[in-house]
Amino acid sequence: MKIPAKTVFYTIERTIKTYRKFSKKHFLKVVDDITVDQKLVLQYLNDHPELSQNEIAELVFKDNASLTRMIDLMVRKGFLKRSINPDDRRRFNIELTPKGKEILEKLAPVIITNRKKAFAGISQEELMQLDTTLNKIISNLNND
Amino acid sequence: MKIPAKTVFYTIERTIKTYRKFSKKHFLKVVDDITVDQKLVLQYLNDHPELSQNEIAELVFKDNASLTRMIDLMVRKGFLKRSINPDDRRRFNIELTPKGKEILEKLAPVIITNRKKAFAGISQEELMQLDTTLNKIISNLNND
DNA sequence: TTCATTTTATTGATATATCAATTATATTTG
DNA sequence: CAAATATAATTGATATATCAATAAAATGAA
Repeated sequence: MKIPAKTVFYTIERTIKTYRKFSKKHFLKVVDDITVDQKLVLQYLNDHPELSQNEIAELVFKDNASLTRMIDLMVRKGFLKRSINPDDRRRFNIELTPKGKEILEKLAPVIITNRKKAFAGISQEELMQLDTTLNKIISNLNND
Repeated sequence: MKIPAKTVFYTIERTIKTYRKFSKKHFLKVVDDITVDQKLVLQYLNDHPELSQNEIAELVFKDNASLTRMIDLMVRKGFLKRSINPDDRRRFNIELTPKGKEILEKLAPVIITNRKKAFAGISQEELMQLDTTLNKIISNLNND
């Protein structure tokens, strides 16, 4: 008999890795040279252009140093454009180039299909329950 | 109102990152210079000394190249000892040094405490349900 | 206003992730 | 058996993760 307490984190890890691999595969069918995390960064910047690098880093669970390098790369690849923010010269305005926007447009339907696939045969209630349990775990771990 | 299908993977990712940060913090209170993944590798090798690097890589969701470098490092740090396998000279026998075993012994109680903390207030049924839902997702993603 | 503190981003060092290419050894097949 | 194929591990190149140190600008308090 399985003892879930011993294996749940293993299963969680496996889920996220499987999903990342799956996403990557389907992303690459419509756009080449994009990673799952780069897509996330593009999406956040598109929806909230005022975000600082630090804020994006927090949203995608990375640190500032990683974000600096990711954004450098995305600028080099022509997805993003950095310009100085005259209101606060420590930070940058970062905006999507047309190429960056095009990538998001191409990926939008893929995201929807991916989610459908991932959650096939799982009810809304079951997803809610999943979300609830995971949030309990997060809050347990943070109260320490 | 929240739409879990849009955010579940975000929550899953957050759970695993939070748990890793939490584990790391508590690991470092009893052992210095260890990572969560290194501990996992030590554990697998301790429980199944016959495992090849490739097999371990699969168990910890990494690729062979990463494992090669991780094991190199763990040998340099004196946690592991590599020796040639005379039955198949392509692979190595990898065994824990006394130092490696000591690390596992020191971490064992921490693991138990960590799990207790993580799952406080969550019933066995709820954990089972979590496990079930995640496995449905994994299987959905793999049938593609 | 000036100095100390905080914030934002960068850089350096080291480890890890990923993919492709390579080496050495084993296994299979004609 | 010899040649082709497969397997285990390594290496190289590039990207990312993490921590510590730093630089530049903004903010706060005396």
